[in-house]
Amino acid sequence: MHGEITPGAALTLRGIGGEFGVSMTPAREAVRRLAAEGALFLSSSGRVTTPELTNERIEELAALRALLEVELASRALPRAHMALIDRLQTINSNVAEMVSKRDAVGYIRTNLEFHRTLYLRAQAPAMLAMAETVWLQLGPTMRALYGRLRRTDPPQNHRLIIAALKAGDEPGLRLAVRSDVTQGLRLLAG
Amino acid sequence: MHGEITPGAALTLRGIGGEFGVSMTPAREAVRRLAAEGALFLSSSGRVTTPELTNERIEELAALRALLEVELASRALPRAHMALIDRLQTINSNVAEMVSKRDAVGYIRTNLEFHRTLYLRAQAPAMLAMAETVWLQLGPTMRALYGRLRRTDPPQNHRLIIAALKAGDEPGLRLAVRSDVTQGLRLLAG
DNA sequence: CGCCAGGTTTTGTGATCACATGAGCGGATG
DNA sequence: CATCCGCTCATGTGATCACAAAACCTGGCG
Repeated sequence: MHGEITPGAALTLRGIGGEFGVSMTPAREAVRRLAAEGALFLSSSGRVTTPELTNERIEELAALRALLEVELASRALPRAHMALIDRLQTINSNVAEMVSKRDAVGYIRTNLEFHRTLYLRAQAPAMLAMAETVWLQLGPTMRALYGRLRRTDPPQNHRLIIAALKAGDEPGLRLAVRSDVTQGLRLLAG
Repeated sequence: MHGEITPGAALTLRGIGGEFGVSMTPAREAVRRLAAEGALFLSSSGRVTTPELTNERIEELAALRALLEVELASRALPRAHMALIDRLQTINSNVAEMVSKRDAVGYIRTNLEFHRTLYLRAQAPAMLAMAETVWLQLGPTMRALYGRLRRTDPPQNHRLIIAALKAGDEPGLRLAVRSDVTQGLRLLAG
């Protein structure tokens, strides 16, 4: 999810097992679970790799993020009190720090933490789980994307999100979330 | 997914394996995969049951269906030619037959076939996969719902969907899909 | 009659093994 | 020098086993 593995990387059950000090059996179960969520790709012969997404697939997953996360943000809005907004601002400064350090994995991790913190307030666990499934599918690709990105400016859309939360501005919030979610991925697909 | 198993039913790995003539290992993998998708519930001790959904969870999953399936239908609309509409009408008559026979499992199966046939035209595999994950989570509960339902009238919303497809009426299609998806589940939650 | 404690049985977990399959590499040939 | 064939090794699959924990059933006690 955090982009620690590059797209198309090959994994082996014995390798995963060895890495975590267990046998093939638990490794297999974990791989099957992740494959069920689309986070790993199982070739017809059972070989395991991280997925290499086509542009169409990336656009589709971006549309899914927009659909799900706009709804989650919208549901979180009436429950977003000051304590939450403060936490979001703290996380956002961490995001900015990761951007300035050009730490791609750290950026993805803190960025997703920002979103998750907001969406947790939506009290919609199934919807949040689906959003996280999409993040999981995009993980390796996002890393490849932000790796080639030459940005050092802090995330502008996050500030728009926070402003909309403070103002209780639902249309503004929906727009800001949609922009934040789609903008980065449009670049790669383009 | 088709509601063949009632909510809260207990499953055992050895039982599943025996049922399909395999050992525990493949049964475990299948169970773990289904649990990852939320179709099965793993207790803290590893016991496997079908989930018993709370009303809040049912409403949330209904909202997810609405969100995803309205989008899928909308994307399918421009590609929906006459051959597809004919197929949908054929399937819909099967749905009506299942309703009149009070065959709950058959109704769920043909109803989902109706939706899947339409959504396949959207050319959005990831989105369709998510919708099917929701169906999977709702399977046992839908059976319990339609079992207590005393309906013998054919599905009205399906006819609205077909009419909107014929007319190329996107707002009407969105509304019809949303109604079709949410109406049944509102009953149970209410 | 209800409730609790004992033991027995069921059940999931993780490891290991034999086997089949496919990938990757090396060498031979045109 | 490129291409193709064959072999070897790595890899996933499914079965089986020993073990631990939890569930269930049974009998006894209040």
